[in-house]
Amino acid sequence: MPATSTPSGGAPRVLGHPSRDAIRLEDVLHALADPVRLGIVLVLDEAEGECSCSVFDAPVSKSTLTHHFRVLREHGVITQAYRGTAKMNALRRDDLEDLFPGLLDTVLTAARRQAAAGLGAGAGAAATGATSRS
Amino acid sequence: MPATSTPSGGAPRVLGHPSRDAIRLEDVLHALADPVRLGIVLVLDEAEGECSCSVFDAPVSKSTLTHHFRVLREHGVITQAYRGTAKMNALRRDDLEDLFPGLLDTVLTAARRQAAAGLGAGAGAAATGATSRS
DNA sequence: CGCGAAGTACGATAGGTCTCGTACATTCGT
DNA sequence: ACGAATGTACGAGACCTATCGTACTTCGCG
Repeated sequence: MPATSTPSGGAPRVLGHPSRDAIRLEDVLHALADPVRLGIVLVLDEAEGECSCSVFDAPVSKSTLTHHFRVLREHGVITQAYRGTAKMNALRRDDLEDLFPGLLDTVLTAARRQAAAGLGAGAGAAATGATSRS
Repeated sequence: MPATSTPSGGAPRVLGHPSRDAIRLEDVLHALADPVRLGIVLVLDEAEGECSCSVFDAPVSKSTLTHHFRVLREHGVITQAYRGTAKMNALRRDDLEDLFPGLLDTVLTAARRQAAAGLGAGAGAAATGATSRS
């Protein structure tokens, strides 16, 4: 895939990620405070690697999903890279762990625990997060 | 303090707090995602007990401060109780720890670390004091 | 009882976020 | 080259949030 030629007027194929130092705790918390995004991060965490944008169970449209991914990326929670028509996502575990030790893990654990507790009514599915909104 | 009597047209002297089961992770995260509130929680954590509403260095007006305290309370992060003209605030450490083990501690540690790393352009939440935790 | 202090309520305002649908761009396979 | 698949951009709309100022209530004190 030699880049035959950069399209003159195409959309930017380059994705901007914040540097490690630019990641703010408030932003990460904010990013994680949304049920949809929390679900995404949950899935990404279990995937432990790359993940396409469209394997999520979120009850939102594609546009909205794109929006959430962007928020996650711009707030330093995930990295994204193009791979053909798909876009691979991955958690920035190293950066996050270095900046806020244990944070991601703790939040994710709490999220799983809450999801499990909230499913007390018998449903057994659901590892994919995305709990319903308030 | 005897509850003299409910004034006919006065503000409710009773403060509603969510029950432990009603506390949602997303809400807590959201509450913590604001710099002002994070600063409040930081101070409250160091106070380890009660704390008046007006000992904060937040660069906001009193009304706004009240608003933030309410958000914190309604999202299950703190408890509030009247004591004369003052209102005492305290973290709901037990409930939070029971629901989301380690979360509060991790977030607070991360906040202190970030504050220490980015000193200079203070975002408002002063609260730079003893770094040692009990 | 009147005054000051602490905090709340309410209204207003500016800005953000979440959601969507539709139109468009880019890549892959045939 | 064409079509399908994946994802983006761009409005637009509804809702929520953060902020403020001012008026008000309640409490403690002299």
